[in-house]
Amino acid sequence: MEIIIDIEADAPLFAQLIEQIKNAVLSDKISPGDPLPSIRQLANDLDLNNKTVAKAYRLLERDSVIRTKGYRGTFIHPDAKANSAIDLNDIVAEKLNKTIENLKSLGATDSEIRIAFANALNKDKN
Amino acid sequence: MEIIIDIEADAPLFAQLIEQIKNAVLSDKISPGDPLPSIRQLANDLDLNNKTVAKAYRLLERDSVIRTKGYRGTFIHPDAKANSAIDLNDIVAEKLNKTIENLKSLGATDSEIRIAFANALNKDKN
DNA sequence: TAATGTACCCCTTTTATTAATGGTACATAT
DNA sequence: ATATGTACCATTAATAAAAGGGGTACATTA
Repeated sequence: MEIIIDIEADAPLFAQLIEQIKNAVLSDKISPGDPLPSIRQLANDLDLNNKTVAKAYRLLERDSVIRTKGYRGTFIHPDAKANSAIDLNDIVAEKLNKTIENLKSLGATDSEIRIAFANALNKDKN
Repeated sequence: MEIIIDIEADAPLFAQLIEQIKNAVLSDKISPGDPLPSIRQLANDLDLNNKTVAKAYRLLERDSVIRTKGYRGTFIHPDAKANSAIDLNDIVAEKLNKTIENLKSLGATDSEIRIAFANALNKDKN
């Protein structure tokens, strides 16, 4: 599996990493059960910060594309192929589009929607 | 009708203005058909910028609390009392809360939700 | 001529968030 | 000892938006 990170690309580094690992799963370059490099190892190979790789791994784990087993390392999830085809961000975008369209039809301005959104997202953060 | 603007308050100036005019309507200090000061006049009295007052009037007009009649001035809307009790922002907040709760239950992070939201709101702005 | 609401233009300050980085530390188990 | 994922503390630069201000101009009509 080759991973190429383009520092000049528009997409954030962690997002490039996620995309490439998902693509590797989808094209059978890596299969369920295969081990992945450790966070520190991959960060070193790609000349990235540990945190950047850790963030990608954390999101891949959330989406059940990989499984982390503590000190034993990180492995491809049994359902990785199916889960790699699902992009949670697409679902989020679709639901937000519908809600926003609805609010605009009520006459709400962009500014009002933005402010209400910020409040809603931060409401349980005191 | 007395309007008191507190420059030190948390709420934006235009929002204070909107709130006080709505309250004046709800407490019958002003009634449907009554004339309001012109934008320039009120801005001068309260020592606010024309734009700040114009913004408040624009939103009050959208919510049918006032009616502007061009060069003839601005008046309280016939349905002002009922419409002053409705706060579009409450409706917006409620709908956004539900959508966000839904997205969080799917595992989406705050950051992902914010980014998708920004894209959704700006999508027809090219 | 004067006043009305309205619509543009550009500008400043403040605030918030993202993305990425750096450092330190922890329990775990080989 | 060493390596694993992870969790904190923090900072930086880039980007975006809100709020407000300043100016200029328009059609309308008393």
